[in-house]
Amino acid sequence: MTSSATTPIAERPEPERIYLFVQHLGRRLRDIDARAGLTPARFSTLASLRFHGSRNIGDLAADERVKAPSMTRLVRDMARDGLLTRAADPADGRGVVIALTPNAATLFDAVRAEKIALVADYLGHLDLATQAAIKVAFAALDDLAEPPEPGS
Amino acid sequence: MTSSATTPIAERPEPERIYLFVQHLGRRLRDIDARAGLTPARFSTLASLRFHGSRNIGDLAADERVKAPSMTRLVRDMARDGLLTRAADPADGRGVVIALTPNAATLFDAVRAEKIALVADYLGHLDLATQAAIKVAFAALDDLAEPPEPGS
DNA sequence: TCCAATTGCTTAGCACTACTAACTATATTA
DNA sequence: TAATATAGTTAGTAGTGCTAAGCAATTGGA
Repeated sequence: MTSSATTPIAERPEPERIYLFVQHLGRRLRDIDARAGLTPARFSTLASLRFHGSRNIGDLAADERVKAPSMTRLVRDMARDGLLTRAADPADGRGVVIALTPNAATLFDAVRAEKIALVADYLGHLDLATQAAIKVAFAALDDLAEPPEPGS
Repeated sequence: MTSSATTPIAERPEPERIYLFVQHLGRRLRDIDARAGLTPARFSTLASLRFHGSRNIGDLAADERVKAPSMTRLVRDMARDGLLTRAADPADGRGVVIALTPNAATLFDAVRAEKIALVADYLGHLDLATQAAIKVAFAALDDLAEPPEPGS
């Protein structure tokens, strides 16, 4: 058994604190999705469409790091639930163009705002020196979270 | 469409940068689980056992924020795959005591070390002032990631 | 002491999301 | 135009979450 069994987070080495922070805050953010009735896959797909515009199945699947069949089904179910529309691609008879519905765009914006607010409210309670440190820290850490952001 | 459609992460407001950081690094950490043949649920369950010792189904389920039936099945399948053992609870005829196998403990430690190394390698390349800022930042941010850590 | 309620767990069945393999249909190109 | 590549779908499997329903062991009040 490692020393972590009882060591408070605050006393653990920095890399572990960061990795635990990511796990824990990630869970809280997913809870926000869930309360809005969105699964992580659906929220992420909405984000991709919201920020990158209408796309076809293949592009969405690549964005979401998922295979085409998974995206076909996800899109089919989200279309059934009124979150997006499917249309034939006028430029390629094999293709499909996926687009957000207005309702989905509104829902996505609200959920995204709630996530940002969770973090913003917390930051607002910190003293200015700490806020400055956070700004410096994340300017450096963005690179660590590299994946060419599929969206959201 | 918001301005985020094309805004680089570095220019977005701090709360959003943090939330995106969590999403992106979270994905990279889950990829490490996957390469080791561990699903997120399995890794997290191994972590709970590794740090908190042997437990019964109910405790594990509570730790993992999952219902008992889900944990029953997860434990059954992990036992089938040699990651843990089930034994009757001598103190309560209804109960079951779950324990890690040595192989699972070794596997878990390796995966956890790889995750920490991902972050540590990166931090090592930063200048000291930035490292100091990160230390201050995460001392404050730990509270934001509140959930009483089920493990890992 | 004994019966009712509670607790721990399991089984059964549904939903969702991921995968691979195999297929159709369209487009491209040699 | 025949061969190949691409876009998407369908079918089947696996993993993980849920609720509902039920069994067996434990606990606790009359």
